[in-house]
Amino acid sequence: MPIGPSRRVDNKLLSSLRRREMLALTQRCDAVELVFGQVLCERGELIEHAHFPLTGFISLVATTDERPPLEIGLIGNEGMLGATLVLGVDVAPMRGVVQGSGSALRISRTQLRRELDVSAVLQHAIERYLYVVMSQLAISAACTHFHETTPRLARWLLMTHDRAHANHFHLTHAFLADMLGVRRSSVSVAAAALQRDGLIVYTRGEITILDRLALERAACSCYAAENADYARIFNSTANPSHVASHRSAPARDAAPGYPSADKAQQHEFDRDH
Amino acid sequence: MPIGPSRRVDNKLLSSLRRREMLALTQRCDAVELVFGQVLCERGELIEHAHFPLTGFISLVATTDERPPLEIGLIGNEGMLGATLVLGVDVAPMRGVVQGSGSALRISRTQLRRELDVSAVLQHAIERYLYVVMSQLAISAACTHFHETTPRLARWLLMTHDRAHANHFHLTHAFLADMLGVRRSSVSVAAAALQRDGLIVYTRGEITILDRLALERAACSCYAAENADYARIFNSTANPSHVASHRSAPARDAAPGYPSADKAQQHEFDRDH
DNA sequence: CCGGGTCTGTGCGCGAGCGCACACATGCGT
DNA sequence: ACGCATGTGTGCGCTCGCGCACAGACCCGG
Repeated sequence: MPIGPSRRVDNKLLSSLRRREMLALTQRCDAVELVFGQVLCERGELIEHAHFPLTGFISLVATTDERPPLEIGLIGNEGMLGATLVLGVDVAPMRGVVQGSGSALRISRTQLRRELDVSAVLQHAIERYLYVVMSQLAISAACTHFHETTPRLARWLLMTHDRAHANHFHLTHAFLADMLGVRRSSVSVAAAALQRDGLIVYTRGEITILDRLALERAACSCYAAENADYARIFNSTANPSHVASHRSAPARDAAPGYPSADKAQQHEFDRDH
Repeated sequence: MPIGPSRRVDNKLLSSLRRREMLALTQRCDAVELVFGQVLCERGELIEHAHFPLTGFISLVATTDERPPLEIGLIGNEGMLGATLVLGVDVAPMRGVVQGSGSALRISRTQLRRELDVSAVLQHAIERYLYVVMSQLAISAACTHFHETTPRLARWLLMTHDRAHANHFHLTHAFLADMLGVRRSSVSVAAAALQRDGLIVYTRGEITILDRLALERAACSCYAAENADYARIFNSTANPSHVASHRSAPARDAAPGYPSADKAQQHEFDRDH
């Protein structure tokens, strides 16, 4: 069932469009409920629908061998699943699985393609988002390899926090372990440390963020880097409120990996504890 | 100096174009020599030129903190550096550094943009290649995290072999260590094992591939997966000759990610029992 | 109220890789 | 020829995370 134009659309990618394009697109969308664990697209298989999350959010996971999948990207209402369709390839490059239940708008591949054909604005918006996803992948690859479990966990919680629009969400240690590519008990230890220090509390899968700033300090630099990327491309702030105000200065130091100046602008991120 | 149309162009991305597009493009290219270690683009900085390798090849590396950069993609004459320009973003998402000296064609950002504007064929070719790069990134992320040094080294040598067009090339253990994100002596050990088993020989940075098939067996499945991706998109074989046509055994790793036809949109996710 | 499923804490032995350091080999230049 | 830079082999102590296993805690339903 197509949604009416009156419905409030809270997907940033969509709302960055001009009114005309946005309406044209959303009128071809269905409102759907994403449920935790649902696989929306599978690596190597046809993408049936593109999804624009509203309150739900989606993990991009890499599947290797028989290991549990490793998360390498996270999509909330700042983006979309299926952006690769803009490249003219109909097959998904990796699995997309619902990580937080909630609402989303979805549009069929063919309908989206039609809209892309008539709207260069839409096309460009999606292209830019795709660029951000690529940057995410690159960062995640290095992060996953080099950084330790606790900072990665902190980063992951922050990313989720940004997309859950609530400082309380449901996820078990076992699930986190899969996402981070570590065993469950490693997550238990890391999470216990964060809880001990008062950054979070949790019980049986219900996690609450207590001290977001401290969590940012506990996270590896990749969290800030990723947000800087997003902000650099969409020259507004990356995420709701709390996120790094990080106006991308001369681009050079907005970029991570340049320890130079900037980044001091906000609260200092003295990574390394 | 623009090259004449007579010169043989051995970049597969270019030669997949129709004659007209190819000539239009190559006539705007300079022939340049890539020298080992040269940084062609830097994360967060403007992309001045796109490069189409001929005999040289280029690493995509992710730079984090102060660690040596980690390789997450490799570009030879099957592709190009700067494909992200097709997304309308002028800034590089990661560093591109010459990994094997040799020739390349390069074109300025503005000239390429002009060609993209007039040629949908060109645009689509680059878009498809960009898709392949994304898949590579996803695979590399998981590979880097899960797989051990020796199989990763084997994979890396194969990838280099494919792009070097010679079974002999120059690289030191220290360099390999950076690419793989491990310490130098770990590479020494892994390489010694491969040499002991007669797969390769090396002395002071000169590595020769002796038994390519055995090397493919020693490599992790990611090598085959990556080639399958490339082949799936450009529906020909991924690489020169040797490329794994065997290795297909349980089909599962030949075409990674083609499990069930219609996963339906809600697979249960029986993570941990 | 009890029992079974689920979630988390904890312990133990083990292995891969780290960081460092040093020895040896080979190539190169003056 | 020598000395020095570069490349490779090897060893030692250590940390992180693995794989496994089990115990306690909590939830829910019969």
